[in-house]
Amino acid sequence: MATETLITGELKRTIDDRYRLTLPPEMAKAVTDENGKTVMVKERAGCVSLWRAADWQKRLDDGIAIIQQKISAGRMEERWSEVQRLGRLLSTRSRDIQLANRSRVLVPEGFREFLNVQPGGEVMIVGAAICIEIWNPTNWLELLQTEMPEFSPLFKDLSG
Amino acid sequence: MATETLITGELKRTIDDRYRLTLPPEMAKAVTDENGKTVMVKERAGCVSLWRAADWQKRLDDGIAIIQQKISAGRMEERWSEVQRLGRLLSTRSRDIQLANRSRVLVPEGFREFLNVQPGGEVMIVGAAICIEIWNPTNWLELLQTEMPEFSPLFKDLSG
DNA sequence: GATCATTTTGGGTTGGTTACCCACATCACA
DNA sequence: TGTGATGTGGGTAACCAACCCAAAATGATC
Repeated sequence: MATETLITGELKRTIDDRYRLTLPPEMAKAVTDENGKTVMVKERAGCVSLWRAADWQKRLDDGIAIIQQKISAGRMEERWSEVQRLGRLLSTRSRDIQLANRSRVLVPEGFREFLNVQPGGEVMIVGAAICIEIWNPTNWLELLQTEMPEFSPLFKDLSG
Repeated sequence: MATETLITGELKRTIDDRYRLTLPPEMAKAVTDENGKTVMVKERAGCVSLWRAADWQKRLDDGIAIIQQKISAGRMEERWSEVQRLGRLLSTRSRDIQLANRSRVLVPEGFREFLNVQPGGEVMIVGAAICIEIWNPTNWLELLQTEMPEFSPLFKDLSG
């Protein structure tokens, strides 16, 4: 893994009329790999995340290789519909992007609806330890209200 | 199976006034077999898929073989009406098409209503590993929101 | 508090791509 | 053979993302 320190921080940003937003430089650096690549991922409605492309790809590649192997070995004949479903999700789930000027993100087509933001709208940018999340403010607030009570026990659990 | 790499990618396209849409060249190639044939299939309301004709035929044959096996094994005695229904569905389910110039697809009569698009309307084009799917945007967003959380378990299952 | 450095925002330009449009081919049917 | 509906081909204008740069805002330093 490439990042030594956990990514943290929470801030509000507005999305440009061209669907752009700027990240703080440290965050931008944290999600950019040595080739300058980043991946944007759909997490849940109202939330997308950013990862170093290399890290993200590594997580997937092994699994995909196995699946491809199984396909060519004829071991998926009974499970085409599941393969199809996975492929479908795989396609939408993530997209390679590149930060302009080392810090500006263009939210691509397809992620805009998922995030449910319009030009000029606001989003929350949240460090999530191993990645950065971009939240629709409404969904973020919801999450906060439901999950904040769980913070203390979770923190104790993970740090204990 | 003919494709070595899983088909992925997601993009939005508009249907032109004559019910045509343009595929990206790589996608077009991925669903065209050595004879230049493609098959369009009705998946579910709001979604049709495109296959290399050869692959689709093979899938169909395999499925039919299994059913015939069951029939001759006497395991369909109670289910004739279902078999009959299947036969009926098979005939409307798919249609041979051919990609025109500029890798353009003409959505044929009968598939238009199924997709529920009108000329000038938009669709999502989604790589689904072994085929390409064309979605009505509304249905697509719905599916996305409900099924995205299932990605991880499905991925683990198929790659395990 | 003034100056400088850094970050953020806004917008101009450009090149590649798409979608809109029209012209022609084909077919069915009168 | 004419007419209208449908499929096919391709030109072109409009759009958008990538790449700029400049102004504004913010923060740091003396």
